[in-house]
Amino acid sequence: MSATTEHGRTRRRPPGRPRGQDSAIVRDQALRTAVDLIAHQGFAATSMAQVAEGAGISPSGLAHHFPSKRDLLTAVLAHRDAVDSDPRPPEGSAPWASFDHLVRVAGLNMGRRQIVLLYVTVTGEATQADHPAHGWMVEHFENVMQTLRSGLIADQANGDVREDAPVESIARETVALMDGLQLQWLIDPTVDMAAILAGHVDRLKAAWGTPATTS
Amino acid sequence: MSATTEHGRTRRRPPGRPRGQDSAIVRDQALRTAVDLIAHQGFAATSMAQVAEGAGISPSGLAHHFPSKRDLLTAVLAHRDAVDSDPRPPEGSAPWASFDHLVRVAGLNMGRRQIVLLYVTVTGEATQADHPAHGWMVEHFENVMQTLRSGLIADQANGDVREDAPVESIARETVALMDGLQLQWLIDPTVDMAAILAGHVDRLKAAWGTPATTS
DNA sequence: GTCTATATCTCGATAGAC
DNA sequence: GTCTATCGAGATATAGAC
Repeated sequence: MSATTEHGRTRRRPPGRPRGQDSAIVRDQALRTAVDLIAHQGFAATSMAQVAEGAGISPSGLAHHFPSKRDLLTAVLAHRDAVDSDPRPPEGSAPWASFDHLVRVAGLNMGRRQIVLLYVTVTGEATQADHPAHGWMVEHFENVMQTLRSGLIADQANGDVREDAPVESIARETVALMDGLQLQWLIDPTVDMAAILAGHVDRLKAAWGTPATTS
Repeated sequence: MSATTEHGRTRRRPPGRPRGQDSAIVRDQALRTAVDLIAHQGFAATSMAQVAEGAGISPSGLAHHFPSKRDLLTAVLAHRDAVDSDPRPPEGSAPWASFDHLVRVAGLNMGRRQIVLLYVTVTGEATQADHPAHGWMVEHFENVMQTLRSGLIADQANGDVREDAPVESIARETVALMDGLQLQWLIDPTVDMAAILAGHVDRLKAAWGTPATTS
């Protein structure tokens, strides 16, 4: 209220925006820096000052784009999900499609250490309910589990997977295997995540696939 | 040298130690507090002041027992290893003994959330080479892997496991599965780690056990 | 929209009294 | 062996200049 500005504000919107970088670029650079630092040090050990320095701006400049550290984490996780959402297998495709897809993702991940590092680091500290990334973590697992579950159930409906296959356990252990492999791969890059996961999926097919469609 | 105390030091070793708590008790209490806090918050997010407060002493009192934060972490990890070293399976026992043992440990772990929490939290942040617990983590995986490897090789020598079984991959994926299951169990206690791991081991036996000894 | 400056707090570690 | 006192560094966050 009381917008009685005495002299009519001569400087109103400089036309053309000379070389402003538009703030979207600066924000993106800060985000990339945050991804890198949180991946390597974890969320708790990463400071806003470090991110600001890495992005080439001041802590206050960073605070303009991300008012709190938690806001920054939220953006980082959203970024990860966007990158990680690989070409999804088409609906109603071959049997075990969602499992084969996971093997493919494991192979991709062996070429992008930072994404794996970020995932392992954040999930390791977000198991507690009061961690700022806990909600994201729960949702992430629910999404992955649902994908595998529904894939298996569809395969059962098509007669490609035995009806007595323990859908929940199979999905659960496959997700667990992939997570554990990432942990080991980080400290020993010679671990072939894709090959080991592929072997596991092959064994699943042999155990629960119907004889007609087992390759 | 030069033990020329002027007046013969009347107070020399009070007999009986009235109620000193002997420092070992205080140290142990601080250690337990540290285990709990690091398990829940991670090492980076846990402060010496928090540990001191939880143990009922001042930060300086804590510093007497653990001069640096890293010393505290070392003691915490040693404590975990001591607790986690469960009844080892006797040498030269039944086939797949080391794998069955792992299933048993998984069942035990479902009754001690704190140990699992500590393990997952620390391994999550110790993947980087410069983390104070990185050396411990590498050694831990090497120990577990070696146990499973040597168990499988002994089984092969006894004719209980097929000669063409991929020892390294089998050991690797079993460890990975157990680690991943702990992560999921922490955010969803209904996950039956022991049952899923047992199903995995059964499938391993069916795939790589020799026909004669496959149950 | 980014800056300088500051407020308020907590960190790990050390020195010295008792 | 535990305390009080204090150090220097670095944390998040806010206020206001330009």
